[in-house]
Amino acid sequence: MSKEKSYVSEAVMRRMPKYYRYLSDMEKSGVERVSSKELSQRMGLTASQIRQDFNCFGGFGQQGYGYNVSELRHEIHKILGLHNKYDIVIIGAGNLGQALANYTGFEKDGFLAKALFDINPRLIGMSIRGIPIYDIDEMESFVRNNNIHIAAICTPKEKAQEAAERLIRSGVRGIWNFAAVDISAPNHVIVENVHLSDSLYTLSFRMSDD
Amino acid sequence: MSKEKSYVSEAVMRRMPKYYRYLSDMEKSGVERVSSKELSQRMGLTASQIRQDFNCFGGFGQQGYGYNVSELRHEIHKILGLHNKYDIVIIGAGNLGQALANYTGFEKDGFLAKALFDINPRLIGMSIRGIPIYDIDEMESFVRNNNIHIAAICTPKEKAQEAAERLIRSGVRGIWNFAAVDISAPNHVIVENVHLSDSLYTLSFRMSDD
DNA sequence: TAGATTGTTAATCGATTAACAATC
DNA sequence: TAGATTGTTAATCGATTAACAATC
Repeated sequence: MSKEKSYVSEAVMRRMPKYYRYLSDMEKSGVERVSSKELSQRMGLTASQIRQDFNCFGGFGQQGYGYNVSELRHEIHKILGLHNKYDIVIIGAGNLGQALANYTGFEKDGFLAKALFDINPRLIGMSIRGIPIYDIDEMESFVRNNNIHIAAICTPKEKAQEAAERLIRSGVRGIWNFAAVDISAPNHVIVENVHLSDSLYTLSFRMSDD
Repeated sequence: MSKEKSYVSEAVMRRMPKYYRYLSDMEKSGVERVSSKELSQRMGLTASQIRQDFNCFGGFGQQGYGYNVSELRHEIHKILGLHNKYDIVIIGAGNLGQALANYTGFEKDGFLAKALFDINPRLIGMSIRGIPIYDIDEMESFVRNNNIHIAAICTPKEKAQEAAERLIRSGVRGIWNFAAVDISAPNHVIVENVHLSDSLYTLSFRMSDD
């Protein structure tokens, strides 16, 4: 049923989590089938775009019927790679690092925080929701020994690039970057940025836009 | 010097904070001038795109010379509306709400957290970095009386839309939404989303993409 | 079957890149 | 002045939308 995933544009990719959200909600509220038209109305997209998007990955629908919600949700779950389990470390146990560690919502999707790392001696030795905070000196061996896939970088921006390089050398393949810098990494390593200040600036821009 | 800001595409808008970041760094490290070519190399864009982007807002450069870093940074500062001061409330004093309140970095840009609101009686009455946590029942009057511009929504997703509606009725004009739902709002209200789970799903997608 | 809705091709629109005249 | 680099127009590329034959 599902084509090989050849090339998927950034634009399409960024919409997939949104589809997943809407379909999950619909499944939860017992909706069985949905047409591209109805989904387009719910999500504020065009039906055409929705059909194009899904057809990047194969034909999930049925002419005259539409899409089965559970089935489609499941397909997108697979597309997003959420059938995999990911072990995560959090670098920087400040406000944001701790908030991520405390948040339990990502676990149901298979993202498991295994440790935090910090330089602050007052934090080292503590733990958050059972997740230990270690000295940053132990970061590389921990990542290596525990086969960690993803690192969330929550350090000050000055430390982010160096941390990234050490993590990558230790085998990390994905970086979830919360520091306000662009991290450079080799092609086989995926960097996903959450630039909170960029986001806030954008809000400011649009609020003062008139 | 600077044109009226007529229409700026989403794509251009999303690049402005990045320009601002790079130019701020360059100014701090004493770089005086920069050409679109050099900036393009630093930022990983094309020189052409950079010139097009800036020309949405007016001619900031000089033929044969390039751009003056401080001046350009200052222009983008204005474009982003960062000369304004914004008073913020944070709705939901959980992990994320507390992390935002604790973070001091946004204050230098003029974003000032004035209060948090929660339903949890154990949190109400406490304060974070001097920022009080109030009962959510007081949210509307506080927003009205203190002329609050922006609300950061850090509630569970089930509560986000209702909170948004109450905030908007009370005069909020910008919503920084951290809940994993799309909030609907009238046109005059700007909604900026930070969908952390979407971001993580995207990372997963790209890591499993081969 | 007739109606509905997909999958897919073609048309349109918008964003990026290239080119170059203007000018510092 | 000559060289450099902008601002801006034209060309290209890619993404979105429209249209429709295929088919459930």
